[in-house]
Amino acid sequence: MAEQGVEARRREILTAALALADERGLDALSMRAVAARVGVTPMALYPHVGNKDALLDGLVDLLLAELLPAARTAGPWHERLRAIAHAGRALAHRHPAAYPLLLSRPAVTPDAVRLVDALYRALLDAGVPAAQVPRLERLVSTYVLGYAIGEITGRFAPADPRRHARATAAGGAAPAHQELSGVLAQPPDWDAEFAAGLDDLMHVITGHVPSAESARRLSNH
Amino acid sequence: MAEQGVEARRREILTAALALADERGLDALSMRAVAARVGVTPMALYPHVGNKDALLDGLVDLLLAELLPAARTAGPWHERLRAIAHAGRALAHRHPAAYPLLLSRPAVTPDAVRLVDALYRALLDAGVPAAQVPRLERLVSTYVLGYAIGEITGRFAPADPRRHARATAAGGAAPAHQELSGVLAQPPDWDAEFAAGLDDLMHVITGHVPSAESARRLSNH
DNA sequence: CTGTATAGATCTACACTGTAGAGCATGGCG
DNA sequence: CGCCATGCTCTACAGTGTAGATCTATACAG
Repeated sequence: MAEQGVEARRREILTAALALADERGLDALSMRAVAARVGVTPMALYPHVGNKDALLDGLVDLLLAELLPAARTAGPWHERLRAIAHAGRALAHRHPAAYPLLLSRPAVTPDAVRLVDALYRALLDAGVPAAQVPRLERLVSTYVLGYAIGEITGRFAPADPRRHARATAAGGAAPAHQELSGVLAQPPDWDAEFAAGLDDLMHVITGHVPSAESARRLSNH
Repeated sequence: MAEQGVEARRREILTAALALADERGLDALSMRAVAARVGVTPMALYPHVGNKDALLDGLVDLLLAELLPAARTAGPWHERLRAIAHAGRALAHRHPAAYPLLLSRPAVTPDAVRLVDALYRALLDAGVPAAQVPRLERLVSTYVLGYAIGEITGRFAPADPRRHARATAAGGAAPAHQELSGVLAQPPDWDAEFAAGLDDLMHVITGHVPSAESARRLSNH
């Protein structure tokens, strides 16, 4: 059908845009630059992607599509949940420029629904009462997105390496920093920290399971 | 001193910019618009704020400054931590357009350090081992920022009210949504959800306190 | 083969952006 | 009085998103 051709061109444009964002950053993502990469005039993009805002929404979709395989993994609920979470963070490292769009642009596409559905399923399988499932899904996805964005934007590790030095040098103004100077001196292991936070959230989840069995099931396994 | 005059003008400009963002959104925050609001030519802003990027960093500072009072509250550690968290979310509702800048622009200003220091202090007072304090601070601040941004950008509540209807209509594609149709039908209470997530994180925190006493202390109180 | 409809790309143009560079006015200080 | 720094203005330029009109090549009807 003709629809397929149209959709294929749209995808070409979107993947070109994503590649451009990966290489030169979001600021360099102009309609002209995308068009040049596709080998076409800027105005030629419009029938396919609508306008720039819609193009950014399209990028969100493309990113979500990369997460779908992780959403389809089999295994016990906690493995599935962990797989999705780690895939979410890995995606941020692969596309650091475009990733923050996930937090700023709400997505209601089929792929987005499928992803949330996989998380709902995992929580349901864990034994979480239905009333708590949407809330805990939001808690987990907020953690994954927020943590990954914190990493890639440098919120967790300000550029200046002397930052904690300056903070403790501030003296009385930052007493807790001074008290923690020992642990603040060594650079964090972001992989381990992400996993630890995820573990914490897993315990939150099992804590909301009525039967105490499942909590034991997780810690034994 | 003369420095004060310069700083005062800078603050005038930044508060004008923040007001403009509040009223017309981040997209409308152009140097020309800010200048017009201050009653001056665009180029007159540059000696004071550097350039647009620095102006946005200045907005981040202004936002953080609004959180400082909450960081100075007295009381037991969990009240202090809750005060900061709720202030962080309230800030998002007051400045929805500018708020996401907090997540995308790392801040190392004195005010930012003071805020983190207050969180460190609360965690230390809770009895959390020093090695876990920075990580748990990042967990909590990520939650607050991520949740608040999720709210204001509409990530949690996509505009289309028929969204869950469409999701369940998708049938086999979203089985978990279908299973949850009951709870998905009623609109969430965001205030309660934020508090519940915060409670969950408090339990995570007390769970990392070596002595089991403090866990009991929290739940009794 | 001719004529025509259609989808896609193009060209031009406009209002707007951030900001470099030069010039102008006003105040205090010697 | 001259000097000079400070704060502002004016002009200009390259780059942005995109509306509107135009061109072109392909596909199909007669």
